[in-house]
Amino acid sequence: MAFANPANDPLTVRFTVADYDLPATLNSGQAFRWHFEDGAWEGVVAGRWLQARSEVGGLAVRAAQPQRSWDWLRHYLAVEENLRAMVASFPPDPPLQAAVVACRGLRLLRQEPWECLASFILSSTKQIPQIQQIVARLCERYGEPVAVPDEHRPEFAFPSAARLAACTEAELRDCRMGFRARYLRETAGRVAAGDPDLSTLASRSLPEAREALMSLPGVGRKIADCALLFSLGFSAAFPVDVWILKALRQLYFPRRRVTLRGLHAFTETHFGPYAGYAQQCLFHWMRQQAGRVT
DNA sequence: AACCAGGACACAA
DNA sequence: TTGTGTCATGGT
Repeated sequence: MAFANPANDPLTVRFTVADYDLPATLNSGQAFRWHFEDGAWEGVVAGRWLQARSEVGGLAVRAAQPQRSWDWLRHYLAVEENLRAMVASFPPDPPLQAAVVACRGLRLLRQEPWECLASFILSSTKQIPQIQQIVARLCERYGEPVAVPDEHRPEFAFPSAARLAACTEAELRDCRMGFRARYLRETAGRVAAGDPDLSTLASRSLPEAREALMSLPGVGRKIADCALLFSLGFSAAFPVDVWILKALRQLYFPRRRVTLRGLHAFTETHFGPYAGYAQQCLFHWMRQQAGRVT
């Protein structure tokens, strides 16, 4: 439930929610526009500057302008996601249970499809801090300015597909994205033309939506699954990146040779309808084990 | 100085 | 179908 704070501040919303790990959620490689500053998390969602912090019993989020409804933010943050039900549906295998325990309060964000897809096109063979830098440059140069608090530095929305399609490849390369520039530009053109229409993909079947995404240049199985899971609500999508590849082989197939195709078949049957959440727990857990923040 | 990073793609065998 | 080289860039 959302309600105004005691001061009746129209810029702030509070969500009463148990088990919400804000740092793990905002900084676990799902979204790339959040950063910790002055004791809170700042980011831009759907063209709105936001500042979020954890409080006893929930979250407090401040915007730069009054909001007549906060439903969009509750949806983005997945405040009402039933973590218990998802965890309860998992197979009782030791590795997954260990990962789940270490990821209490981790959520799957519901991002805007275009921003999510474009960001993950930029993610290939890049470390998370570098992805954040590229996305930041892209927004500064080609995104629309958004309202910010007084004295705050300018912030920008994620650029539309049409705007990025209008960029030259050289302009995009100048954002330090290397060979990904051509992929981003061509995919932006397709999306801007409604081929495919990202706004209707969520209502299609998982295989259909995945196939549509994979028809885009620079979008293979992994990046398609990221967009399906982190923005389109396909909770069964299971992105297999290098970390998950290592984890699955080590935890479930020690000293056996398994192809990527074989691993996909395994994940589709083993983890159940919320496989994507299992994946995010394993990913976060592996990175915790590695003791890195990258 | 090699090696790797939330991969995709063309091309070989 | 499955394996290898290539593609930029920045960090260990």
